[in-house]
Amino acid sequence: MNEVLELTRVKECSGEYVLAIHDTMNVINGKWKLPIMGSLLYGKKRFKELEREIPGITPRMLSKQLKDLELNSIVKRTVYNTTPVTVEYELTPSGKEFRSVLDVMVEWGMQHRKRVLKKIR
Amino acid sequence: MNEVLELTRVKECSGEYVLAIHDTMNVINGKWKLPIMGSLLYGKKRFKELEREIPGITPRMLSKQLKDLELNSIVKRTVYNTTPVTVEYELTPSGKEFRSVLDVMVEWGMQHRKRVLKKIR
DNA sequence: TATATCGATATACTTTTGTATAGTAGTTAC
DNA sequence: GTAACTACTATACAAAAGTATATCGATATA
Repeated sequence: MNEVLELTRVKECSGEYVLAIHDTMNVINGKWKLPIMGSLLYGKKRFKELEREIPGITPRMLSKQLKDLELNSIVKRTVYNTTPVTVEYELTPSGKEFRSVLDVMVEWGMQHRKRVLKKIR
Repeated sequence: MNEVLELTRVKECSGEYVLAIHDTMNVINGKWKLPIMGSLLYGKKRFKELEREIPGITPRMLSKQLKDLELNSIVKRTVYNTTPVTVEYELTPSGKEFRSVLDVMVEWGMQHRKRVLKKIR
Protein backbone atom coordinates (compact mmCIF):
# COMPACT_ATOMS: atom_id res chain seq x y z
CA MET A 1 0.00 0.00 0.00
CA ASN A 2 1.14 3.53 -0.74
CA GLU A 3 2.76 4.75 2.45
CA VAL A 4 2.19 8.42 1.79
CA LEU A 5 -1.53 7.88 1.26
CA GLU A 6 -1.68 5.73 4.38
CA LEU A 7 -0.03 8.48 6.42
CA THR A 8 -2.51 11.02 5.04
CA ARG A 9 -5.39 8.79 6.06
CA VAL A 10 -3.99 8.39 9.55
CA LYS A 11 -3.55 12.13 9.89
CA GLU A 12 -7.08 12.84 8.68
CA CYS A 13 -8.43 10.23 11.00
CA SER A 14 -6.61 11.55 14.07
CA GLY A 15 -7.72 15.03 13.03
CA GLU A 16 -11.35 13.92 13.16
CA TYR A 17 -10.70 12.28 16.51
CA VAL A 18 -9.19 15.43 17.94
CA LEU A 19 -12.18 17.42 16.70
CA ALA A 20 -14.64 14.96 18.22
CA ILE A 21 -12.85 14.99 21.56
CA HIS A 22 -12.75 18.77 21.45
CA ASP A 23 -16.52 18.85 20.89
CA THR A 24 -17.06 16.49 23.78
CA MET A 25 -14.85 18.55 26.05
CA ASN A 26 -16.82 21.65 25.12
CA VAL A 27 -19.96 19.98 26.41
CA ILE A 28 -18.58 19.13 29.81
CA ASN A 29 -16.18 21.97 30.57
CA GLY A 30 -16.66 24.09 33.64
CA LYS A 31 -17.97 23.26 37.06
CA TRP A 32 -21.70 23.06 36.39
CA LYS A 33 -22.50 21.36 33.08
CA LEU A 34 -22.30 17.80 34.34
CA PRO A 35 -24.42 18.47 37.46
CA ILE A 36 -27.05 20.11 35.24
CA MET A 37 -27.04 17.24 32.76
CA GLY A 38 -27.09 14.74 35.59
CA SER A 39 -30.17 16.40 37.01
CA LEU A 40 -31.89 16.45 33.61
CA LEU A 41 -31.22 12.73 33.06
CA TYR A 42 -34.13 12.11 35.41
CA GLY A 43 -36.55 14.16 33.29
CA LYS A 44 -37.61 17.68 32.38
CA LYS A 45 -36.92 20.38 34.93
CA ARG A 46 -37.80 24.00 35.41
CA PHE A 47 -35.28 26.73 36.21
CA LYS A 48 -36.04 26.90 39.90
CA GLU A 49 -36.14 23.12 40.21
CA LEU A 50 -32.61 22.91 38.81
CA GLU A 51 -31.51 25.73 41.08
CA ARG A 52 -32.82 23.83 44.09
CA GLU A 53 -31.46 20.46 43.02
CA ILE A 54 -27.93 21.62 42.29
CA PRO A 55 -26.38 22.72 45.57
CA GLY A 56 -24.31 25.89 45.43
CA ILE A 57 -25.19 27.03 41.91
CA THR A 58 -26.16 30.69 41.48
CA PRO A 59 -28.90 31.75 39.06
CA ARG A 60 -26.25 33.53 37.00
CA MET A 61 -24.24 30.37 36.47
CA LEU A 62 -27.33 28.23 35.89
CA SER A 63 -28.59 30.65 33.26
CA LYS A 64 -25.20 30.86 31.57
CA GLN A 65 -24.59 27.14 31.44
CA LEU A 66 -28.11 26.36 30.26
CA LYS A 67 -27.62 28.80 27.38
CA ASP A 68 -24.33 27.13 26.56
CA LEU A 69 -25.91 23.69 26.61
CA GLU A 70 -28.77 24.90 24.45
CA LEU A 71 -26.35 26.40 21.92
CA ASN A 72 -24.54 23.06 21.75
CA SER A 73 -27.82 21.17 21.18
CA ILE A 74 -27.57 19.28 24.44
CA VAL A 75 -30.55 20.88 26.12
CA LYS A 76 -33.88 22.01 24.70
CA ARG A 77 -35.65 24.99 26.24
CA THR A 78 -39.41 25.27 25.96
CA VAL A 79 -41.42 28.30 27.00
CA TYR A 80 -45.11 27.91 27.82
CA ASN A 81 -47.16 31.10 27.75
CA THR A 82 -48.78 30.63 31.10
CA THR A 83 -48.84 33.51 33.54
CA PRO A 84 -46.21 33.78 34.79
CA VAL A 85 -44.26 32.01 32.06
CA THR A 86 -43.22 28.44 32.60
CA VAL A 87 -39.88 27.38 31.16
CA GLU A 88 -38.87 23.76 30.88
CA TYR A 89 -35.45 22.32 30.14
CA GLU A 90 -34.87 18.82 28.84
CA LEU A 91 -32.09 16.82 27.23
CA THR A 92 -32.01 16.47 23.45
CA PRO A 93 -31.32 13.02 21.94
CA SER A 94 -27.62 13.97 21.95
CA GLY A 95 -27.92 14.96 25.59
CA LYS A 96 -29.52 11.67 26.50
CA GLU A 97 -26.88 9.77 24.54
CA PHE A 98 -24.21 11.49 26.60
CA ARG A 99 -25.04 8.99 29.28
CA SER A 100 -22.77 6.52 27.50
CA VAL A 101 -19.84 8.89 28.07
CA LEU A 102 -20.78 9.34 31.71
CA ASP A 103 -20.96 5.58 32.13
CA VAL A 104 -17.39 4.94 31.04
CA MET A 105 -16.27 7.96 33.07
CA VAL A 106 -17.81 6.33 36.13
CA GLU A 107 -16.25 2.98 35.29
CA TRP A 108 -12.77 4.39 34.68
CA GLY A 109 -13.00 6.60 37.78
CA MET A 110 -13.85 3.65 40.00
CA GLN A 111 -11.17 1.38 38.52
CA HIS A 112 -8.60 4.15 38.83
CA ARG A 113 -9.51 4.70 42.46
CA LYS A 114 -9.11 0.98 43.15
CA ARG A 115 -5.71 0.86 41.47
CA VAL A 116 -4.46 3.89 43.39
CA LEU A 117 -5.69 2.58 46.75
CA LYS A 118 -4.02 -0.80 46.14
CA LYS A 119 -0.64 0.90 45.80
CA ILE A 120 -1.02 2.97 48.95
CA ARG A 121 -1.99 0.10 51.25
CA MET B 1 -38.32 -4.36 50.21
CA ASN B 2 -37.59 -1.65 52.77
CA GLU B 3 -37.94 1.62 50.93
CA VAL B 4 -35.79 3.63 53.27
CA LEU B 5 -32.89 1.19 52.89
CA GLU B 6 -33.42 1.15 49.14
CA LEU B 7 -33.25 4.95 49.04
CA THR B 8 -30.05 4.89 51.11
CA ARG B 9 -28.51 2.41 48.68
CA VAL B 10 -29.46 4.57 45.73
CA LYS B 11 -27.98 7.64 47.37
CA GLU B 12 -24.73 5.84 48.24
CA CYS B 13 -24.55 4.52 44.73
CA SER B 14 -25.08 7.88 43.10
CA GLY B 15 -22.59 9.32 45.60
CA GLU B 16 -19.97 6.87 44.37
CA TYR B 17 -20.85 7.72 40.80
CA VAL B 18 -20.47 11.43 41.43
CA LEU B 19 -17.10 10.81 43.06
CA ALA B 20 -15.91 8.68 40.16
CA ILE B 21 -16.99 11.27 37.61
CA HIS B 22 -15.29 13.95 39.67
CA ASP B 23 -12.07 11.94 39.63
CA THR B 24 -12.31 11.51 35.89
CA MET B 25 -12.94 15.21 35.37
CA ASN B 26 -9.88 16.00 37.47
CA VAL B 27 -7.76 14.03 35.06
CA ILE B 28 -8.88 15.85 31.96
CA ASN B 29 -9.48 19.41 33.15
CA GLY B 30 -7.58 22.29 31.62
CA LYS B 31 -6.35 22.85 28.15
CA TRP B 32 -3.32 20.62 28.04
CA LYS B 33 -3.90 17.31 29.82
CA LEU B 34 -5.61 15.51 26.93
CA PRO B 35 -3.03 16.63 24.35
CA ILE B 36 -0.28 15.38 26.67
CA MET B 37 -1.99 12.05 27.28
CA GLY B 38 -2.75 11.74 23.59
CA SER B 39 0.90 12.19 22.78
CA LEU B 40 1.95 9.64 25.43
CA LEU B 41 -0.48 7.02 24.08
CA TYR B 42 2.08 6.42 21.32
CA GLY B 43 4.86 5.64 23.81
CA LYS B 44 7.34 7.16 26.25
CA LYS B 45 8.39 10.70 25.58
CA ARG B 46 10.95 13.13 26.90
CA PHE B 47 10.16 16.68 28.01
CA LYS B 48 11.43 18.38 24.88
CA GLU B 49 9.75 15.82 22.65
CA LEU B 50 6.40 16.60 24.24
CA GLU B 51 7.11 20.31 23.97
CA ARG B 52 7.77 19.92 20.26
CA GLU B 53 4.82 17.60 19.63
CA ILE B 54 2.22 19.74 21.37
CA PRO B 55 1.87 22.97 19.42
CA GLY B 56 1.59 26.09 21.52
CA ILE B 57 2.41 24.66 24.92
CA THR B 58 4.91 26.55 27.05
CA PRO B 59 7.46 24.73 29.22
CA ARG B 60 5.73 26.17 32.28
CA MET B 61 2.40 24.60 31.39
CA LEU B 62 3.97 21.33 30.30
CA SER B 63 5.87 21.05 33.56
CA LYS B 64 2.79 21.93 35.61
CA GLN B 65 0.44 19.54 33.88
CA LEU B 66 2.96 16.70 33.93
CA LYS B 67 3.31 17.16 37.70
CA ASP B 68 -0.48 17.11 38.03
CA LEU B 69 -0.76 13.96 35.96
CA GLU B 70 2.03 12.35 37.98
CA LEU B 71 0.26 13.22 41.26
CA ASN B 72 -2.93 11.63 39.94
CA SER B 73 -1.07 8.45 38.94
CA ILE B 74 -1.72 8.93 35.26
CA VAL B 75 1.86 9.52 34.22
CA LYS B 76 5.10 8.01 35.49
CA ARG B 77 8.27 10.10 35.46
CA THR B 78 11.62 8.35 35.26
CA VAL B 79 14.99 10.08 35.62
CA TYR B 80 18.10 8.46 34.14
CA ASN B 81 21.40 9.67 35.52
CA THR B 82 23.05 10.25 32.22
CA THR B 83 24.90 13.52 31.61
CA PRO B 84 22.93 15.63 31.07
CA VAL B 85 19.97 13.95 32.79
CA THR B 86 17.37 12.25 30.68
CA VAL B 87 13.78 12.35 31.89
CA GLU B 88 11.12 10.11 30.43
CA TYR B 89 7.38 10.32 30.82
CA GLU B 90 5.00 7.44 30.22
CA LEU B 91 1.42 6.49 30.97
CA THR B 92 0.67 4.30 33.98
CA PRO B 93 -1.81 1.40 33.58
CA SER B 94 -4.56 3.84 34.61
CA GLY B 95 -3.32 6.30 32.03
CA LYS B 96 -3.36 3.64 29.31
CA GLU B 97 -6.83 2.51 30.37
CA PHE B 98 -8.05 6.08 29.93
CA ARG B 99 -8.13 5.29 26.25
CA SER B 100 -11.52 3.68 26.82
CA VAL B 101 -12.88 7.05 27.97
CA LEU B 102 -11.32 8.81 25.00
CA ASP B 103 -12.87 6.24 22.67
CA VAL B 104 -16.44 6.91 23.78
CA MET B 105 -15.71 10.63 23.78
CA VAL B 106 -14.70 10.32 20.13
CA GLU B 107 -17.75 8.21 19.33
CA TRP B 108 -20.20 10.54 21.06
CA GLY B 109 -18.53 13.61 19.56
CA MET B 110 -18.85 12.25 16.04
CA GLN B 111 -22.45 11.12 16.49
CA HIS B 112 -23.34 14.47 18.01
CA ARG B 113 -21.77 16.31 15.09
CA LYS B 114 -23.78 14.21 12.64
CA ARG B 115 -27.03 14.86 14.48
CA VAL B 116 -26.40 18.60 14.60
CA LEU B 117 -25.47 18.81 10.90
CA LYS B 118 -28.60 16.87 9.92
CA LYS B 119 -30.77 19.51 11.56
CA ILE B 120 -29.03 22.44 9.91
CA ARG B 121 -29.24 21.07 6.35
C1' DT C 1 -50.89 46.20 51.36
C1' DA C 2 -47.00 43.03 52.15
C1' DT C 3 -44.71 39.12 50.82
C1' DA C 4 -43.37 35.29 47.83
C1' DT C 5 -42.64 32.94 43.34
C1' DC C 6 -40.81 32.59 38.59
C1' DG C 7 -37.09 33.17 35.31
C1' DA C 8 -33.91 35.41 34.87
C1' DT C 9 -30.21 39.89 34.36
C1' DA C 10 -26.66 43.52 36.19
C1' DT C 11 -22.65 44.85 38.54
C1' DA C 12 -18.66 44.14 40.96
C1' DC C 13 -15.47 41.20 42.64
C1' DT C 14 -12.20 37.00 43.48
C1' DT C 15 -10.07 32.89 41.97
C1' DT C 16 -8.26 29.99 38.69
C1' DT C 17 -6.08 29.17 34.53
C1' DG C 18 -3.09 30.22 30.96
C1' DT C 19 0.56 33.27 28.45
C1' DA C 20 4.89 35.78 27.71
C1' DT C 21 9.43 36.18 28.58
C1' DA C 22 13.58 35.42 30.71
C1' DG C 23 16.80 32.70 33.20
C1' DT C 24 19.21 28.47 35.54
C1' DA C 25 23.09 24.67 35.69
C1' DG C 26 25.41 21.41 33.31
C1' DT C 27 27.09 19.52 28.87
C1' DT C 28 28.41 19.10 24.02
C1' DA C 29 29.71 20.74 19.29
C1' DC C 30 31.98 24.12 16.35
C1' DG D 1 34.51 31.27 23.47
C1' DT D 2 30.12 31.06 22.03
C1' DA D 3 26.21 28.90 20.67
C1' DA D 4 22.96 25.22 21.39
C1' DC D 5 20.63 21.49 23.92
C1' DT D 6 18.19 19.51 28.25
C1' DA D 7 14.76 19.93 31.80
C1' DC D 8 13.08 22.92 33.96
C1' DT D 9 11.84 27.41 37.29
C1' DA D 10 10.67 32.50 38.24
C1' DT D 11 8.22 36.58 37.60
C1' DA D 12 4.72 39.25 35.82
C1' DC D 13 0.72 39.69 33.50
C1' DA D 14 -3.89 38.70 30.90
C1' DA D 15 -7.98 36.19 30.30
C1' DA D 16 -11.45 33.09 31.67
C1' DA D 17 -14.36 31.15 35.05
C1' DG D 18 -16.90 31.49 39.11
C1' DT D 19 -19.10 34.05 43.33
C1' DA D 20 -21.84 37.48 45.89
C1' DT D 21 -25.43 40.35 45.97
C1' DA D 22 -29.03 43.08 44.29
C1' DT D 23 -32.67 43.82 41.12
C1' DC D 24 -36.48 43.27 37.48
C1' DG D 25 -41.69 42.82 36.00
C1' DA D 26 -45.47 40.10 36.32
C1' DT D 27 -48.46 37.42 39.17
C1' DA D 28 -50.34 34.85 43.16
C1' DT D 29 -51.24 34.41 48.03
C1' DA D 30 -52.04 35.99 52.97
